[in-house]
Amino acid sequence: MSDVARAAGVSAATVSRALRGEPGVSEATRRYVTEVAKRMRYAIARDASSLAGGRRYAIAVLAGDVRRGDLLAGAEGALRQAGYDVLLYVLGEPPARARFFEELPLARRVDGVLALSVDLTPAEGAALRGLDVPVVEVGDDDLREALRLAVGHLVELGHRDVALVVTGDESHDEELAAGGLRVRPEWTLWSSPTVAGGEQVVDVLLDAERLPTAVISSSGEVALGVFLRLRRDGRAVPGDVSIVSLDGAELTRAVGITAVEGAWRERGEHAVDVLLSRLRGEDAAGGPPPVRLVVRDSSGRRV
Amino acid sequence: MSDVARAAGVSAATVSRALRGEPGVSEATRRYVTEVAKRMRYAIARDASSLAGGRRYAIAVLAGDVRRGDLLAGAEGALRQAGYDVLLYVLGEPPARARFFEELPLARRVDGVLALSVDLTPAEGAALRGLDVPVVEVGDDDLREALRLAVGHLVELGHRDVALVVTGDESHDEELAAGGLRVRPEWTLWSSPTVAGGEQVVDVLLDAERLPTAVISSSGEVALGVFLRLRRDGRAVPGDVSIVSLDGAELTRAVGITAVEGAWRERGEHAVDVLLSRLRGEDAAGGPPPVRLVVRDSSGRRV
DNA sequence: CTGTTAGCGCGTTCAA
DNA sequence: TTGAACGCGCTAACAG
Repeated sequence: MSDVARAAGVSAATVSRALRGEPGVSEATRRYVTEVAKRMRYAIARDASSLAGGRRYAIAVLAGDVRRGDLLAGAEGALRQAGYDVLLYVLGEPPARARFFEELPLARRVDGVLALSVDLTPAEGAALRGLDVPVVEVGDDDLREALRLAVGHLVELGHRDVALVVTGDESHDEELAAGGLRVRPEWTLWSSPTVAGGEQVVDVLLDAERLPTAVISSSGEVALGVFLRLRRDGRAVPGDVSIVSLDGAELTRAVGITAVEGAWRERGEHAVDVLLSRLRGEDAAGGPPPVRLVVRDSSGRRV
Repeated sequence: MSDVARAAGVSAATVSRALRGEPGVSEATRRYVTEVAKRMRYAIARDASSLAGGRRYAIAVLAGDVRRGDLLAGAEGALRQAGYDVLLYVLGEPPARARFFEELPLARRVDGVLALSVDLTPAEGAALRGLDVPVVEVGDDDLREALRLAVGHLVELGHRDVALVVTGDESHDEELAAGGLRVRPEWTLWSSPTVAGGEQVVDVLLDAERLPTAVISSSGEVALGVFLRLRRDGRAVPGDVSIVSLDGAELTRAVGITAVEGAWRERGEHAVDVLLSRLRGEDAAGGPPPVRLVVRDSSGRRV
C-alpha cells in the first residue's frame, strides 16, 4: 500500500480511504489513486484491513441443503458484488452440525451470518445470535404460501378430495380447509423425501376405500414417485389423479409435473439485501420474491 | 491471547506455539495451555494470525456448476476438518466469470485453490497458477472413463449401433471404436444440456433412415429427454432403444435410467487430499474414486 | 481534504 | 523449553 501511496504521491491513509470509498477524499484524488492502484495490480490485504479496522468483509453462509444450488449462487453473487467474502459452511450430518454450533468457528471472523435452508432449531438460532452479528435465515419452505397456491389451483379445477403428502411434521389442515377442501386424516400422509417414498404413498392410497382425485406433494422427488407409481398401476395422470408438487423445480419440469416454484436465486439475493441493510443499521424494505405456480401436464379438471 | 497467557502463567508466544501444535513446547505446557484456552473459549484470531504468519488458513473453492452439491459438500467437509476456511466463488455467467479472472480477488487471500467442475480454459488456468499457490482442478466429467463403461455395457448386451449425444465439443470416436461399436457421423449428436435438447435429438434420430438400438447421453437431462420423447413416440425403452446416461445421478435414479455415476462427495474429499499434500510439499498418492455403472431399467439386450 | 501517529493481535526471530 | 521485542499491512484518531 505504501508503494501505491508513493507512486501516487499521497499518504497511505489517503490510499486506504480512496480505495474503500470512505468519505474525506476529493473525487479527483480518489480517481487518481484508484487508477494507480489498478495499474500496479494492488488490492487491499483483507486480513490486515480487518485487524486494523474491525470489519471483516466476510459473511458466513451456512448451507443446509446443498442441492439448493440456486439459492447459494444467488447469495454468493450478491455478496461478492457488495465486496464481501463468502465463508461457506455446509451443515450436513447431525454430528458435524452439532460440533459446528458447539465450537461456533465464526467468532470474530465474519460480519454477518446467512443461513440458507438450514432450518435452525431455537437453540441453534440463539447460539448464532450470541455471535453479536446480524443473522438472516432463508427457510427451505414457504410451504404455507405454496400450499395455498396449489390448493387454489386444484379447487379451481373442481377438486375437493385431495391428499397431501409432506416430508416435514407440521400440520396444514387449515390451509386445506381454508381453500375449500375436505380434510381427511387418512389423506394427510408423511413420506421420506424420495422417489421411493412417493411410490409407497401411492400404495397406501390405493389400499384405502377411496382414491383422492388429486395429490399435493411437498417434495419434487415424492411427486415423481407418486406419478410413476400411479402410471405403473394403470391410473391416468391427470385423468384419474392430478398431481401438484410444492417443490423440486428441476425434476418436475423435466417430467412435466405441475409445481409451485420459488425463485431461489432471487431469494438468495434478497436475503443478502436484508443482511446488508442490517449491517448498515437500516431496516430492509420488501419481502422475498413470491413463489409461483407453474401449470404443467400433471394437473387437470376433475373428471 | 495475552489473557490466556496470563491465566496460564506463560507468555503469549508459548500460547501461540501450544495452540498451533508447533514444536518447542513441552507436552505438559501444551496440554495445560490448551485446556485454559478452551475454558476461556479463546480461539486464535485468524486475520491477525495470517498477517503475522503469512499462512492464511483459507482455500478458495471455485464452483462452476452449483448443481454438483455433493462435490462441494465433500470438499467443504474435508477442508473444514483440516482447519481451513472455505472461500466460495461461484463462477456463473460468462461476464462475471471473466471479471473474476481479470481481478483475481484471491491474491494474498488463500493458501490454495480448488476448482470444482469449472472446466478452466488454458488462460484461466494460467491466471490461477500465477497466484503462486497450489491449484487443484476436479473436472466435471470423467467422460472417457464413463464412456468406456457405458460402451462395454451396451456391447455386452449385443448392441453395435449406438448413438452418442454429447453436450461438449470433444470427439469420442476412439472410445466407441475401441469398444467395438460402429462409428457413424450421423449418430454423434450435439445437444444442449436440457431435457428439451434430448427430445430434439430424438427427432433427428427418427428422421434418419435407421434408428440406433441404443443411445448414450453425456447428460442426465438429455437422457431423460430422449427417454420421454421415445416413449411418446411409441418406442419401447429398452425394447426398441436402450438408453445409458453418463451423468445425472439424481434424475436417472428417479426415472430408472441406467447411468454411470461418479462418487462426487468422495471426489471432493480426494481433491482436498491432493491439495493439502501439495501444501505440505508432498506428492499425493492415489487417483480419484472411479466412476461406476448403475444398471437400471433403460438398458437391455439388443432385440 | 490530507498527512502523521499509534496500535489492531498475532508469529517469528533471538537470547536466555 | 521459554520469553521479549519487533513487525506483518492496514485503519482510526488526531493534527494540520
